[in-house]
Amino acid sequence: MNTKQRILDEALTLFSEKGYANVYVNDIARRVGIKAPSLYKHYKNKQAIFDAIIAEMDRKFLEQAGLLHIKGNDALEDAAIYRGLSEEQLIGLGKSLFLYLLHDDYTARFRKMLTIEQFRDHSLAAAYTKQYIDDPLSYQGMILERMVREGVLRGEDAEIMTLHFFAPIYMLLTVCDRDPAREGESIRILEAHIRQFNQIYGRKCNEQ
Amino acid sequence: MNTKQRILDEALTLFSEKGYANVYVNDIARRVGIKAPSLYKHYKNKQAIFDAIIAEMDRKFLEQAGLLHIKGNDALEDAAIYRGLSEEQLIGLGKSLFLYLLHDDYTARFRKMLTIEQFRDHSLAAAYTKQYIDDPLSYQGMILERMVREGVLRGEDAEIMTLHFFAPIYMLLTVCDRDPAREGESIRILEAHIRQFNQIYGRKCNEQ
DNA sequence: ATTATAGGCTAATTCAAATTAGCTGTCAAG
DNA sequence: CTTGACAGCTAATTTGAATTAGCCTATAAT
Repeated sequence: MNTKQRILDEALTLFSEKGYANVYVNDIARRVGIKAPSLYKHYKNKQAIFDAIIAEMDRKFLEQAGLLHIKGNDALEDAAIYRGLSEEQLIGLGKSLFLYLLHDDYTARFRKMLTIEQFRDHSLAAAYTKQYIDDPLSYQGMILERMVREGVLRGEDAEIMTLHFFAPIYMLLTVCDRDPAREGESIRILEAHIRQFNQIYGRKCNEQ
Repeated sequence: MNTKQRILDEALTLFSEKGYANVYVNDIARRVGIKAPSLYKHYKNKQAIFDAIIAEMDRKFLEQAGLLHIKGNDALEDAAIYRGLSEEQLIGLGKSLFLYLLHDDYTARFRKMLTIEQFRDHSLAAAYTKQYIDDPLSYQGMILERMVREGVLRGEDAEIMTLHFFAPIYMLLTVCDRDPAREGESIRILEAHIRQFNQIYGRKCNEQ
């Protein structure tokens, strides 16, 4: 990774821990292993570093949305997958979504940074809601809706069903962001949540 | 309200909009209607203002928890209330919780400030989780559990049921904090959520 | 009446963080 | 081999926010 990119990387780490205003160009430079004035060979000023991070985020989000969309569509082609989904697989689906959001390096740092900065700029707030609420809801919704159509789930209202599936995952995520020590507990709750979700919405109760 | 108190009040408003580091003592003073140096007649320094807000928050939270506990216990005395709860009343319960958290002046500003500052100090993170996740879960849990015992709800696992009730409320709350324009939509979703919650967990389907 | 205190002000002062100036070495292109 | 641009450095400079100094007035207590 070249210096220009490393600056973004280290800056993102710092911004996600302390917020833009509490990070000094000095801190960023030190972590990159250069002196503060050298940063200005790569970016016009501190704000430009932040802006570059946002631009990169936008790009990655788009890319990822595209990927999900394609994967989603691909997946939708194969109805058998859905009919065959067991409770354990549903748990796997929720858990992997949760662990991905929690541990993926970029995702986690972006989310924390946006959490801190969201109220200072409406476009950041919008990005947060889109990326961590609306898009996951619509992606999960696509999958669950298909499971309804395949008779795996019985969905009175698929949109609300998706909310019931996703909101607990989201909430546990914010808890773990604040306190990583609660990850174990959260995963146990997550499993219990999905098991009960399956009981409630599952057409056939295929236990043990 | 005296000056000392007004300082806390205006500072909280500003901190909840921009975060501690982006608020200048000047801004606070201007809103109070005095000059910055006069602030120092009331507080040792800027940090002391923040600390006083936190201390006040702790006090109010305790007070409120006490209240809820008492109210909860009082309510628990009267089982008839729970047996008589209709779907509309359950919606009322969720909606009033939601609207209280969203609009109560102190609650909303504290929450936003903690949202911004949570990663800078572990005790703030802990306060957030306690106040906006754990306590509401345990309070709502108390009520829902009672409704299970009174035969209004059938609870496979009351704790997870409470999560299913509360997590969507929490998630919608964060959406509205970011974008107040989504309040109307959120309330509609909230109602649909509780209606479906009642369908799922309600023992008798008392529709029309 | 006197005095102490509380709470305000203006005018410094301090200090730290961002940024700029200007020098240097490296290395690739001509 | 020499030139220019790239990327680093140290040493200023600038800026702006927090805080302190020191003065003033009102008012409440003695």
